Amino acid sequence: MSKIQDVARHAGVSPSTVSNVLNGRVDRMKKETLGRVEAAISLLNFRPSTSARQLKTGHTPLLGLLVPSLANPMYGFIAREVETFAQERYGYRVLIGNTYRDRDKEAAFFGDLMAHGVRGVIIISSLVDEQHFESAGKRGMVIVSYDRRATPDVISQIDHVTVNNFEAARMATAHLIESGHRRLVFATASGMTMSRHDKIAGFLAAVQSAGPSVTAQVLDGDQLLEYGDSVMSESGRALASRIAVDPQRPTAILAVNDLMALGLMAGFRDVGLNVPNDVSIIGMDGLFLSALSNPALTTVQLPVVEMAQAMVERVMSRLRDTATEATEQVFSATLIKRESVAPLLQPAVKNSYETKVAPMKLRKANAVGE
Amino acid sequence: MSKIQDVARHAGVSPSTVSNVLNGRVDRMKKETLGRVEAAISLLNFRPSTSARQLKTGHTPLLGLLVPSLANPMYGFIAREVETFAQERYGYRVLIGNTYRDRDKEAAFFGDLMAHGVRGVIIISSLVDEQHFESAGKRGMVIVSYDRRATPDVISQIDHVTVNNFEAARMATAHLIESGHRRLVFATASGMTMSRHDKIAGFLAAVQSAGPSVTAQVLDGDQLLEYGDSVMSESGRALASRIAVDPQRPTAILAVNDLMALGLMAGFRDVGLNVPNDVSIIGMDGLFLSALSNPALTTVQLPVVEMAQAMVERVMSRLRDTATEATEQVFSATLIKRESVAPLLQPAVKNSYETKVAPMKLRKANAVGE
DNA sequence: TTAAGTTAGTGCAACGATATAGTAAATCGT
DNA sequence: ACGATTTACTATATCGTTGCACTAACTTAA
Repeated sequence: MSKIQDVARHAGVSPSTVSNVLNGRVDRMKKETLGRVEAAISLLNFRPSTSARQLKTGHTPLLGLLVPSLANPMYGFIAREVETFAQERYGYRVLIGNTYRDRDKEAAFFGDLMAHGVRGVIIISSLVDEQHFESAGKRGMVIVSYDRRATPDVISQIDHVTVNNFEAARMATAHLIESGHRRLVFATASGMTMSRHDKIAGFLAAVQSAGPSVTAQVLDGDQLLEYGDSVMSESGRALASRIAVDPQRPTAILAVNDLMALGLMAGFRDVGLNVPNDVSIIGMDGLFLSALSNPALTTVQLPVVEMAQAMVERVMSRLRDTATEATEQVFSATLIKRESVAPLLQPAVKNSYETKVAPMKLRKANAVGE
Repeated sequence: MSKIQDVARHAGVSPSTVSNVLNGRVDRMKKETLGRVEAAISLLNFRPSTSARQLKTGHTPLLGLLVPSLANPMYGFIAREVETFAQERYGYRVLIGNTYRDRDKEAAFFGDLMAHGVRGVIIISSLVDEQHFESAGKRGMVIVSYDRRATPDVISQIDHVTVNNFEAARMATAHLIESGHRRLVFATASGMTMSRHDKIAGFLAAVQSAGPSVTAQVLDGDQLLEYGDSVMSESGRALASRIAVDPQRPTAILAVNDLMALGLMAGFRDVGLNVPNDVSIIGMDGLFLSALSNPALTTVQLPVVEMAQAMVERVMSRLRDTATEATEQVFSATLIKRESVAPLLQPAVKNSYETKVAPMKLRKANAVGE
């Protein structure tokens, strides 16, 4: 690796001048000198060492990205958008860490980021308590959090980019109720997070406003902390078999996310229940996979690309101007109607889950939103 | 951020002694001194700056990970395993980059890695030509490549961790032939990669050894370069509608990967063809999603976790001992039989694709390998 | 003519760690 | 009791940049 000294020698200038070129202070020299320096740089294929630079300036073109698990396609997708945008727009690279929703892992990742001199972090945590982040914020980290609202009455260092989960769930639930469903379930994995809390609130609000004829229940799947999120779907699958044996089982389910919904669908299929004829399901997220399932999943689409870019822009702008205040940016979601919701024509068919081979409807997949 | 000086002052020793503690040279001091230093370190919450360290030593506890796209759940999964293992086993963090299978993006990522002082990289590239990697290898980078064989007759700097793609495809194809299928297709996205080449060879070898009664075809989907891999499934979906209108259409398809297979299934459903009754499909990869599809996808499972760990171990060991030679480590895959393959009982049903609603079989999902 | 200002650079002390060479004190062998 | 060895440290130069302070040469103004 060639260094600034080598370039300086080649161009017949001092290292300071090369440094000036590297840092855009080109008005301090003749055009001709600039030309010689630039030629030497490309001749030697010189790239300044980021560690030396950082040691001097305290900055490094790196962003931290904390996700529960990259094996969850939703987070993989967000991670791709964040990395691509940070790179193309700002020339920043991304240091990534899977936290498995574990506070200690989150804290350890933060410690490493500090040691690496990373000062901007995007976190997808969803743990209710974000005190360990706030304290990092006070130490000079710029933090943007995905899919969490700011805790009310707490002056936060942290920016929030989130989706209106309440409204998203309310909208989906309303669609279920409009389709004639009266016994509803909100299916979630265990472990309360802020976004789940909001989704449940939206779900219950829709139920409430429909009057007493609609009954609702919130059901938790298995604990997921150990394996991260690729097993979210397993949790849904298991939950489906629990739901299926309930004589008063729901006719429609809103799943906390698409993976859970996909798991529920597989689980109902395992026990011979047909989606959507025996039970309707709506997911949340709008994973590209939801368009592929059979039946194609009706879901609430999040504007993931826009949110990812908003997060990067927010980090970068606060990195440039530390003084600005923390903000909260709320995006809204869109209901995509596909095939996993059917209107309830009759009062719930009792014991229909005993039908081993249920009739299946084949429809053209709805191409909206793909 | 406190520095080594602060710790030294608190402990009443010189920075050198603190450095000795940090680097495990604890035999050079009294237990009591060590205790004081350690106390000061934890009191001040001291973490040595990696950039200062790196500047001096030339090393940084960072691994590069180059993937075509994190939006592809397969690469997300691998990335999670790589990151988790590198972190837990070696305390290394991961710098990630999406390359969209673009040579320039790959090269740019490498350049940045060099500038950041990263000396170990895991690449998932699959581009046929890896000259740009070889040259980086000569400049001191330690490179491990996923799912590529070493180019024969070329002395390589690069380690390879790969799966026996030939055998995997051969095995899957043999299963199709044993199930009575005679008109086969290998479905792939356009753009030739080495692993695809091997899979096709394995596919054709199985066809060959079955004698002249079996006919085979290799079909390319759309170009994917632009969007990365989440659209792989879209390519499959489009390919399905092309295949469906062929009067001599295949009764069984081996897809280059699970995403393609999932797309094909959705595509056939769009045009009213039933999987597996009208057409059988096998995927390759063994994504957890393949167990969720309807029908559950028969697929060839790769030992992803083992491969991810092998890659990390390989990088780390060559980072420690640069002298060792490049190796090739070949893993083998396992066929997981689920529901997307049906035996062909009669000579292919002519025009069966005109049946708009085909009967569908519901079976308990096979739980093997999940 | 000369003080002041501008242009086009350069010199050098940091940034925070590391590791080699060095040293002072304690212990040892004979 | 003496040099030799061991123990327990420390002093210092260095890694590759940066950016302020500095200067030398040239231009301008009165």
